[in-house]
Amino acid sequence: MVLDTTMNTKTTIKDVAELAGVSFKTVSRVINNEGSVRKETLQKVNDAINELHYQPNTAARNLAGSKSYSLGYVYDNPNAYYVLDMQNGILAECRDRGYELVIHPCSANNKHIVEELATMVKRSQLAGLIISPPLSEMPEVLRGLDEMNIPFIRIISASEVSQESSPCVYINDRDAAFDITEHLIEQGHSKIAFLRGDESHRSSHERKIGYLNALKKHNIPIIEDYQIDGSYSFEFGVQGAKQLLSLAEPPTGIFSCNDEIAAGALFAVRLQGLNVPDDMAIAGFEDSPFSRQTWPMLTTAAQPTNIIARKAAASLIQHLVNLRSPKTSVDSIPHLHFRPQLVKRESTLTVTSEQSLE
Amino acid sequence: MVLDTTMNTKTTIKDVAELAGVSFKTVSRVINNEGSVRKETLQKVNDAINELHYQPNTAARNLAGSKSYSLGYVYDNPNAYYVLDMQNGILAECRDRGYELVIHPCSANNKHIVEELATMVKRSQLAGLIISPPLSEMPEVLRGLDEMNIPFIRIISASEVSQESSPCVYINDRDAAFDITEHLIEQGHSKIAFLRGDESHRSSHERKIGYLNALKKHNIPIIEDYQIDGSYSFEFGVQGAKQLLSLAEPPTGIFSCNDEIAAGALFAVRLQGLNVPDDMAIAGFEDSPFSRQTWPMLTTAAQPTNIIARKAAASLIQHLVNLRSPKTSVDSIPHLHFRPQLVKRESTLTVTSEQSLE
DNA sequence: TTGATAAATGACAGCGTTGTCATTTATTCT
DNA sequence: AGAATAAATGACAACGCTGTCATTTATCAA
Repeated sequence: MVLDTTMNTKTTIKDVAELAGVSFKTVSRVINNEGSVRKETLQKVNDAINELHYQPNTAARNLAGSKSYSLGYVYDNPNAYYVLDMQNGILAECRDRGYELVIHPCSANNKHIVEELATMVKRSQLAGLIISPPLSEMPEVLRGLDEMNIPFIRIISASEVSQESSPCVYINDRDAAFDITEHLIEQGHSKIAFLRGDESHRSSHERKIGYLNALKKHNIPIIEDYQIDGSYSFEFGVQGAKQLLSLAEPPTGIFSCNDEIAAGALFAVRLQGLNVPDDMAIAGFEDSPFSRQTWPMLTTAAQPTNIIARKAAASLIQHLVNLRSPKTSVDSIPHLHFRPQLVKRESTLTVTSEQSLE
Repeated sequence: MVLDTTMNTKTTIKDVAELAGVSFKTVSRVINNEGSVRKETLQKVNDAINELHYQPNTAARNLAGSKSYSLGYVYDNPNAYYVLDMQNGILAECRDRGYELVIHPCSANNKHIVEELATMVKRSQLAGLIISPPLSEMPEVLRGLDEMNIPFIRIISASEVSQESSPCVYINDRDAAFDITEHLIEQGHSKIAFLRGDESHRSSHERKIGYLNALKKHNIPIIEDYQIDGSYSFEFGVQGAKQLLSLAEPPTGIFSCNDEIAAGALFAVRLQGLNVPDDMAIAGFEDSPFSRQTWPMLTTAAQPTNIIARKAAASLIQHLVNLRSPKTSVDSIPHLHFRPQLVKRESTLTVTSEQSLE
C-alpha cells in the first residue's frame, strides 16, 4: 500500500481555515455562500480550498444543519431507458447544486410502500423525494407522504394542472397522443387501432383519451375492436397486432401506447408479409431507442425525459428552499408542463407524403 | 399541512435508549451487533426499536465511526439494461447490509476521471467503489485509485485470474464466446463471421479470442473478411451484416458481440429476404431483452448481471471488513468468476437440429 | 474626531452516532 | 464466602460541519 497522496488525506474545514488564516466558521460561510465575507478573505479561503482539494463532507453537513443535501429518487421500473434517463437528469441537477442522490427502486404492489419510503427518508435524512409513474400516481403514496410531511415532487400524466396541493411535473400525454392520431389521420387513415399499455399507468389512460379525441374531432367512428388493452411490452405489441390483423376488417394504422409495443406490432405486421407504412402505418410513443431500432423507424412522440427529470429536481430543490423561508407565500408551489413532441418517421409516412418529413 | 405522525418525528438512538431503560451506548451495541449485551437487555432494546420505528442515521454513523456505510457505483456504459441490472443487484445487497449507494455515471474520456472519483469519495465519505466496464478496465483508473488508497472492486472481462492485486469479478467472456461459436459449428456452419463491439471494452476482445479459439479447435480456416470491428450498437449490426452479405462468399452464420448488434444484423439479413436461421444463423451475447424481442429469438449467452452485481457488492463489503481487521492475512483478496451460459434459441437452431433445444 | 451603526469574523454548542475507557454486575474458582 | 476474573453497561469525547450569539473591525454621520 502506498502512503497518503495529497489528495487522499482527509482534509477538513479546519485545515482550510488554518491555511487561509481564518476561523473555520468563515470557511463555512464561503462554502454556503452566506455572504458577510470580505472579498479579500473570500479569495484567501477559495485559494486554500483549491490548494487542498477540499470537499465538504455531506454527512456532516446533513447532520449538523437543519437542511439536508440528499434527495431520493423513487421508481418502480417500468422501462430501463426511462429510469436511466430520469436518473441521469436528476443526477446532473444534483451535481450542480451539491446534492446527493439516493436511488430507491421499489414495487408498487408492496402493501407497506409508504412505510418503506418513510424508513428510507429517515435513514438517509432525505430532504425530499422525486417520484415517477406509476408510483407517483398512487393516491395512497401521495397521501402517506403528505401525512408524514415528507416533501416530494411527482411526475405525472395529466393534460392540465389539477388542484393538486403538492408540486408536480405534468406530462401532457393526452394532447401528444392527439397529435399522433391526427397525424395518422392526415396520412389518410381512418381505420386506426390503439394498443394500450398498463392501466396502472395513467399515461396509458391519457393517451387513449387523446386518441379518442382525435377520432372524434375528425368524425371518425370509434370501433371497439380496434382498442386493445395490454401492457407496455414488446410481447403485447406482437399479440395485439396479430389480433388486429385477424379482424374481418383490420385497421390500416396502429397507434401503440409506447415504442416497445410499437416495435412488437411492427414485427408482427411485417412477419405477415405486410408493408409498413403502406399496408399498415404504425406509431409509438416515447422516442426511446426502440423507435430507432426498427425498420422502418417509428413515428413517435418525444419526451425529453432527461430534461424533465432535471427540471423536476431543480423544482424540488427550489420548493425545499421555499419551505424553509416562510416569507414566500404558500401559493408558490412549482408546477411544470411538458408536452411530448410528435416525431415523424418512416413507419407512418407514405411515399407520396414524404415531403412532409422535415 | 398535517402535524407529526408517529413515524415522522425524528427518533434518535437516545429515544430508544430511554424507552428501553438503558444507556444509548447499549443501543448502539445492539444496532451494530457488537455482542456483550444480555439476552434480556437485547430484547428490551429491540422492542423499543420496533415500537419507535427507529432507523439509525447513516450520516451520523459515517461521521462518527471509522467505518462508512456508503458505497459508490461508477459506470460509463451505453447499455441501459446492463447498468440497471448492475445497479439493482448492488442495491439489493446494500439494503440487506444496511449500506447506502451513491450512483456515479461518468465519462471514460474525461481526462480527470480519477480526480473526479476521488472528489466523490471524499464528499460522500464512500467506503469503496464498484466499477464496471469499460472504466474498470482502464489502467489509469486502477492505478489512480490504488495510489489514493480507495478500496474498490472491479468487474472485468478475463478468462483467468490475473495477478491483479485488487479484488475483481471476472467474467469469462472468452470461453462463453467459444461455446457460442462451437454451437454454430455444431449446427453445421463453417463460414462464421464475427461482429465486434467497442474495442475499448475488453469483452469485445475476449469474445473475439473465444470465437477464434473455437474455429482453430475445429480446424476451420480463419477469414479476415469475416471479422468486422464496430461498436455495441444496433446500427453497427445492420451495417456489418450488409457488409458481410456483399462479400463474394458470404458467411452462413454471424456471431455478434452482443444482442444489440445481433438484433441489427438480424434485421438487415431479414430485410434482404433471407431466412434466419436457415440462410443465416445469428447469435448474440448478453441475454438482454433485445434477444427476446426479435423473431426468431436470439441464441445468446446469459450473464446473470443482477447476481454478479450483488456478489460484487457483497465481496467489496467483505473486503472492507477484512481491511479493518488486520488479523486476516493479505492473500484473502476476494475473487469471483462467472462464465456466461449458452442460451440456444431459434436464431441458430435449424429445424433438423431442433431436438437439441432443451 | 467620536460615537453610533453595520459588516465581518470568531467562539462554541450541538447534530446522532461510534470509539475508548471506566465502572458496575455476574460468574467462576478455591 | 471471598477473591479473582469475565461480562455487561455507562460516561463522555470526537467526527466535520452548521446555527447562534458574542466580539471585533470597518464605515459613516455629525
